[in-house]
Amino acid sequence: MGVKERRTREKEQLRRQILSAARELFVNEGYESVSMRKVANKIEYSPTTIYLYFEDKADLLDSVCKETLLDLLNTLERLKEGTSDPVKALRKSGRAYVEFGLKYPQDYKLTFVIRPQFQKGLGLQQGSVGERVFNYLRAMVSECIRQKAFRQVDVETTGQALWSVVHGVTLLLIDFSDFPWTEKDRLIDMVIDTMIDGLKA
Amino acid sequence: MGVKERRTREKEQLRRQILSAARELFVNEGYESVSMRKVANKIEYSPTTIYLYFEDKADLLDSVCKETLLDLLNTLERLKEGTSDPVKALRKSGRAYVEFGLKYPQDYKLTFVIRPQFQKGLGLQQGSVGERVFNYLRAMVSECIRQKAFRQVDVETTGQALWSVVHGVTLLLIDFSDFPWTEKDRLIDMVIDTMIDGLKA
DNA sequence: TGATAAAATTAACAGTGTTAAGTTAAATTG
DNA sequence: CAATTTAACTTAACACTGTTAATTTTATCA
Repeated sequence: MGVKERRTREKEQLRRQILSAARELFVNEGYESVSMRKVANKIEYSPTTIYLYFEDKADLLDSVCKETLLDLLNTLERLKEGTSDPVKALRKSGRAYVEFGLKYPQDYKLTFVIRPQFQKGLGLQQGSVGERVFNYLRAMVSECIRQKAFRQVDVETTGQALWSVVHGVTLLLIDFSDFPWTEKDRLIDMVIDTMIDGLKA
Repeated sequence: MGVKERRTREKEQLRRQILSAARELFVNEGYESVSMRKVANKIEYSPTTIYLYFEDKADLLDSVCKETLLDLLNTLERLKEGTSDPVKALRKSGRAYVEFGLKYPQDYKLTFVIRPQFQKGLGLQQGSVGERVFNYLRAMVSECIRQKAFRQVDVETTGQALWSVVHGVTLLLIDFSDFPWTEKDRLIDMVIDTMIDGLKA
């Protein structure tokens, strides 16, 4: 029964081809400017073939974004090892989050701005990658409180607040690239450090 | 010479009609889903007439957003009167900013997310409404420092950091409306208050 | 009234996401 | 090996899109 396995492998391969073509186009030309025909051309298949692998254009975007989230999660979790001070770890994670967004600005926007626009109702379903990212953040906050580095704040609200601020600075830096920002790193540090300062015991 | 004046008045009127039709459609159906033909239908003119009043679709969006910014500026400046404590004033303004965004979520997104995507190079040009909004914020921060309520932070960076956090929480609440947020006001207050706490002398 | 200028329209182009029907290629069965 | 079933893929079509150029209608002035 090796035939079926090869077929599934081949299907999987084409799926990935479509995905990577779509990501490249989405990132370089913007979701709205990319047509199914463009994606199809890039992989040298007919446009309708894509519909055998993905429900529609939004589903294609969805799959691209899930990959991005996984990438982000890996980036963050790799930091975990090697930092024992929970406050320092939180600070580092915050920076890493923003830097991830600035390193792949279009992927970040696709995932955190465009996707929710086209894919309503993705409110952190159980087991989703998004949930795992937020769990990671929550755990860090918890640890800061447990070790009494932070005062007795609500973990949930604090986590959400921290997400808000890193999301905000990331998006502004991406979207208003012509704004006369002060030195980028200075701004990012200020946002993160000021929040952390405000949370300290 | 009353004829020409009437004509300009009439042109102005049609321009406003187009603008308000466009805003309504943009807000209800999203920028990308609105076609020039839909706007034209709404005002009962042919699609191409719009091009006599606006350069293209992006210009139409641009004009809608400028109105929104003016509206935001008015909302904020109305707060100025009636609060002498600069820290309280800043807190109130922050809240007002977020509330404005949540009250007109689609208008906010058009202005602060969609517009920069289609209208590159709007980095706070001299005299723009955007500049006036940011000047307002800068002045408040300045006052907090002058009265020694804040420590000696850099005004520019601090202003930008504050903008980042209110922008972030506003957008997250809009875009991820299905996320299991803690009580909305609690989150907004936490973001703003924590930042302000972190800035205090 | 007739010329002039302004405003609005029609028709067209090359493109869009998506569906239904049709075709080709591969695997399975008798 | 040949016939049949199944999977993979393509073609053609629908009702749209933003925008331009050419044209017609409408209003103003001499």
